[in-house]
Amino acid sequence: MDTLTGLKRSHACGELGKAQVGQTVTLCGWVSRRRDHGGLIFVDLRDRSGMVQVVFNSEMGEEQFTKAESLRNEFVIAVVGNVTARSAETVNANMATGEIEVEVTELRILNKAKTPPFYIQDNIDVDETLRLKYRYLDLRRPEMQRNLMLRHQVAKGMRDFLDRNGFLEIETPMLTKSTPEGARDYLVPSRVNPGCFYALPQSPQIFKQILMVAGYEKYFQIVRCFRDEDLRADRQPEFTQLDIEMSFVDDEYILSMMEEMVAELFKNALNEDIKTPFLRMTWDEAMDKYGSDKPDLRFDMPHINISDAVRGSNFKVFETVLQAGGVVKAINVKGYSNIPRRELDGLVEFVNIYGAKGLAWICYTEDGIKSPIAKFFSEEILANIKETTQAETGDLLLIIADKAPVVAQALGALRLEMGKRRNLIDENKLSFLWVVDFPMFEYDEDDKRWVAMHHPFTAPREEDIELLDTDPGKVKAKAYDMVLNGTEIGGGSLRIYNRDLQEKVFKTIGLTSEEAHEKFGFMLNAFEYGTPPHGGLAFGLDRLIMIMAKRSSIRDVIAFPKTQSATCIMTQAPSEVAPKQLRELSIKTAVIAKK
RNA sequence: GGCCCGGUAGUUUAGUUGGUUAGAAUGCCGCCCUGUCACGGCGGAGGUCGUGGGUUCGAGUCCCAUCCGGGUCGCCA
Repeated sequence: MDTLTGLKRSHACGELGKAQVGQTVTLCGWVSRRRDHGGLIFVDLRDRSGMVQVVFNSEMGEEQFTKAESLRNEFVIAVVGNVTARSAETVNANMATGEIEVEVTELRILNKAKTPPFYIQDNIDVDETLRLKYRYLDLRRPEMQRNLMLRHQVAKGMRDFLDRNGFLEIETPMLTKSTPEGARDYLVPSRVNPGCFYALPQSPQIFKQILMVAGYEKYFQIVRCFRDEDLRADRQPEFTQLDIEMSFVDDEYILSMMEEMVAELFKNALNEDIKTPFLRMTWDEAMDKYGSDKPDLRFDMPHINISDAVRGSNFKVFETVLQAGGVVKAINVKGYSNIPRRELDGLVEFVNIYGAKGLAWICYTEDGIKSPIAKFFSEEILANIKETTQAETGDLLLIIADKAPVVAQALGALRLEMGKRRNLIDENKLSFLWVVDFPMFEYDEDDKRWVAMHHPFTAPREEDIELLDTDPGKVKAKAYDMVLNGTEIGGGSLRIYNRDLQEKVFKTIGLTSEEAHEKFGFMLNAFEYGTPPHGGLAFGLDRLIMIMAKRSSIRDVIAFPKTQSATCIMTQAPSEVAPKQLRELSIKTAVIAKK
């Protein structure tokens, strides 16, 4: 094995080009591929900047060439050589550095490598478990390196933008207080306080508001947050958030500044021109037209309320729903009246998952209407449906009748599904949207109480404050979500900065005065010492990068993610700990993990 | 917690009604090769079919349980 002693890396592999022809260079990297032609060996040498072909010729001397023959994939080497232009017929147009190659005069093998379990290249087709077990190899792949470099670039862009606009990056505690509302906390036992636990933060929400009380005016932090809930493709137990809070601003100021920041990030990282201001939609409209508080507007296919059109028919299902105060809504899948019957059956099962009990359909074919429910409708009702939905020959109507929230959820999911199946989603489109005027509360049927939809520090609209006592469901909040391509990438609100109003909201969500003081007393106290009007928001960095990198899982933009069961395959975390550790933490009853 | 999909050489996989020695590609190893770039040619090694149990003369295949991974509903203020 050789050492690097006496050698100094002069260039990165990917930066070589015609400009360096004639120069002697020293390169370091990994053997990506070797092509041994007997007296001539080609090696694709890779570092994080890219790849370049280096050539070993038997004329270089027996000792050196024998060494070159021993090279295998992923060996770590250093080479000294001359950059030469390739002849026209040997140029590789598929390679960024394909116009040149490096004729090696000296090879040093810095380290050998076992044969990796999968190729270190893009577009591999291997089980993700294997990728996670050998994450250091997976992360060596160019596409993963691009993702993490993009992530760095975006995070730096955020810092640059916010710094330029007068924001201060301030850290908040990782070991903090468990709070009742919201997601499950990750708990950390306190050794010096037996029986007591810290919680890892779900977000720095309260601390950033306290920083506003403390007079820092503009704060941000790129910060890890923790939620002990089940995982998804876009949900990890620990995730990164760009957390922002500012004082003496209204919501218009916040929204336009954030648009400016996001547009700058996309311009700098992807050279995408984002049009501002973003489209805005109230929560009511989003739910009514798309059945979602984060509608994907890359395609339309809105929900159409046909309740009035079908009222008074002989179809019992619709009539029962309408009499119970429900709604009948449809989506028009243009040009798909020839949908196979089997697919329709599948769609019924699909909407069942989202709580809809059934799915009706009308096909407008060349031979007239085909629908199992048409027989229940008069000519007039059929005409009403057609007019309301603007259905034309060739169209397919998919109809769900139920309570409004069920219709929204099921038909909203169905809209997305049909958008995908009918290929209506332009993957290159970037569809930004603000959803505004969220309801302040939603009713929790299980707990029989109102819960904050955003969080309980969100300010209600002034005109709705009196409804807090009488009709909490009608109170709208000064809250806003930024939506990109159907994914919520950020959300925030103006906050309550008045102690009495804050207590009132706590009361509405069923916190007694005592509980509120036990949990948030420090905050209520702080609010009495001169709290500025303030507000802010938080961006999900992982999700944002996922979309920018055109990936479908945030695991691809996180260096060391966890599996769906919240474990790390590489380190085997979480793991059992020694009884001594538990004793020190005063944890007496340890659950014996099943083998 | 529910539903759905998957687990067969290092890797990606085929495997029919349950029937001879589980097949392929790629990778790996050896030999040959001076213009390849998914180099090529010849040869070779490589399999607890996720795990445990059951049915059967016989199980990769059927049944039960279980583990692991993924998607999703619930959950995620």
